[in-house]
Amino acid sequence: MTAHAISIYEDFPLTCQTCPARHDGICAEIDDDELLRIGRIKRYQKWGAGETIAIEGGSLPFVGSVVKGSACLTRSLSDGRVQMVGMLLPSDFVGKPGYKTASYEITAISNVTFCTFDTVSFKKFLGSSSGVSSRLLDMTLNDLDNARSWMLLLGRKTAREKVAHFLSLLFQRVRPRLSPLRCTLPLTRDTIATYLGLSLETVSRQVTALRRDGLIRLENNGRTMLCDDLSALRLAAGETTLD
Amino acid sequence: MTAHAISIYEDFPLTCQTCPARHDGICAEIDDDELLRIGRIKRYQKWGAGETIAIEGGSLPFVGSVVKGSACLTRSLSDGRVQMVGMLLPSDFVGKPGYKTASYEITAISNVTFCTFDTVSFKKFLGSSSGVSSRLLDMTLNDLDNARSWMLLLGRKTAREKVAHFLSLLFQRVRPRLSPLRCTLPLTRDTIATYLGLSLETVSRQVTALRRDGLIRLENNGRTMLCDDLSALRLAAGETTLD
DNA sequence: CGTAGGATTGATGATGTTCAAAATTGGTGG
DNA sequence: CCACCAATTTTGAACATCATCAATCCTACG
Repeated sequence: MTAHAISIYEDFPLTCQTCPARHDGICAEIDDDELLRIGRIKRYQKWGAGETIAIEGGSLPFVGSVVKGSACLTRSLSDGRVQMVGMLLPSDFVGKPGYKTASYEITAISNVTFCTFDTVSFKKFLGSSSGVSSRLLDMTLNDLDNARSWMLLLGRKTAREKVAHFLSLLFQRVRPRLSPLRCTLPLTRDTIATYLGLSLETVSRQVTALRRDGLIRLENNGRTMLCDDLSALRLAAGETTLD
Repeated sequence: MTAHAISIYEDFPLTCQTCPARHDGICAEIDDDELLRIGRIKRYQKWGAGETIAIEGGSLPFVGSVVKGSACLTRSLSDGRVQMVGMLLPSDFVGKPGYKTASYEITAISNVTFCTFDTVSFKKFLGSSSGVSSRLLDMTLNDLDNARSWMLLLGRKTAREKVAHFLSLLFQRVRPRLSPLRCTLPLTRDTIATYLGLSLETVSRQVTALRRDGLIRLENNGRTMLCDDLSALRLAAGETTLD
């Protein structure tokens, strides 16, 4: 969101063999031979925190996976209202093979590295690799399920439930170490609000309310969250199924 | 939503050659040879209006496309709040190849016919048909884009904008004949409300307001809508891009 | 020590929900 | 043909929730 972002911030050795997404992303199901083939058409690209990677309806000449860092997807109305519609974490894929236009704005949250492919070459590659295409379909269907779960949150949950839901997702990503679960937010209140379809003040108030009710504790000026009882938090989020 | 639905309501001759979804759905990109192959594993299944096809987290042993009629996808909270998360129209696909569990409730809106495949056999078939799998990926990515557009609507649009958006989508599906555009709703106010994340009373009030403002006209006890100026309606919906 | 960015808190008002009642329509049977 | 019934829609009034505007607090950092 801030200006003065940088395009190249760091160099580190990165190959398909050392890729953090090797066993989670689109390459999860393929063997070393195929990895070699896809490796020949990849190209790493980096963006600095806050930089805009693509704008809604603008050019997006590549598809690719996040290797390191995170980014967010947003859609907006002409008067400035913004809704986050997705978050990209390591191994997540973005873009439409064969198309060169972005459906939403893509912004780097932190410094981020993508493993990218020319959108047309990648579509061609898909035709020759049932491993990658079946995995990509699977991942996309999961994204669709997640988007639809978020629709339930946006359309029907209360502010309190929304914030509790967001936090419980956060804690579930932390390795389930001994409690308390501890998590330092990479996002500001404003970004969380954009994600949850709320105002930043409402997010702040609900965080305070959850703290008052003993469901979470805060540290570090409200940027680090602690949770002693995740199931209680999930209950406050209106969650029923254990996914 | 009503009881007393029927499972078999009508028989009509249906083959891949006469299939209404032949050139829109997952078979759009394949030739007659491949059509023959996929035709061997298909099985038509029918449900009556209002019938439940699958429940959230329940068994869904098939994947498939709508051939005729329509169905809706919903997710709900334990206290009864419901959010529609998608609508299935002819040529739309549902289900996850290789998996047998539904992520949401699937309900027939009207009498509906699906062209179904055993979820495991279909996954196998995908591996042997790059035409179907590339088309299915494309369709799923479009579904994902649509779901994310709907997230913007649910999270940020006002009730008036939501209803105007819904109606303009409706009118855009009608063949752009001479105005006025005319459309008879297959949905009740209650269903529309479930779709838009509103109460049915608010939907009714906003429809009235749009009529009062001359953006639409009503017939047939509010179940048939007329529109003289689609672009005005789209403006009221907060739409900017022409998609 | 001062400043800037982010977070919190307070007061007020707009928007949409809820509960309740009345109006409209299509279908059914006398 | 008409009266009645059920389902749906519309309308009204009171209320709850969340957004907005504004001020203040906190912390990291120069």
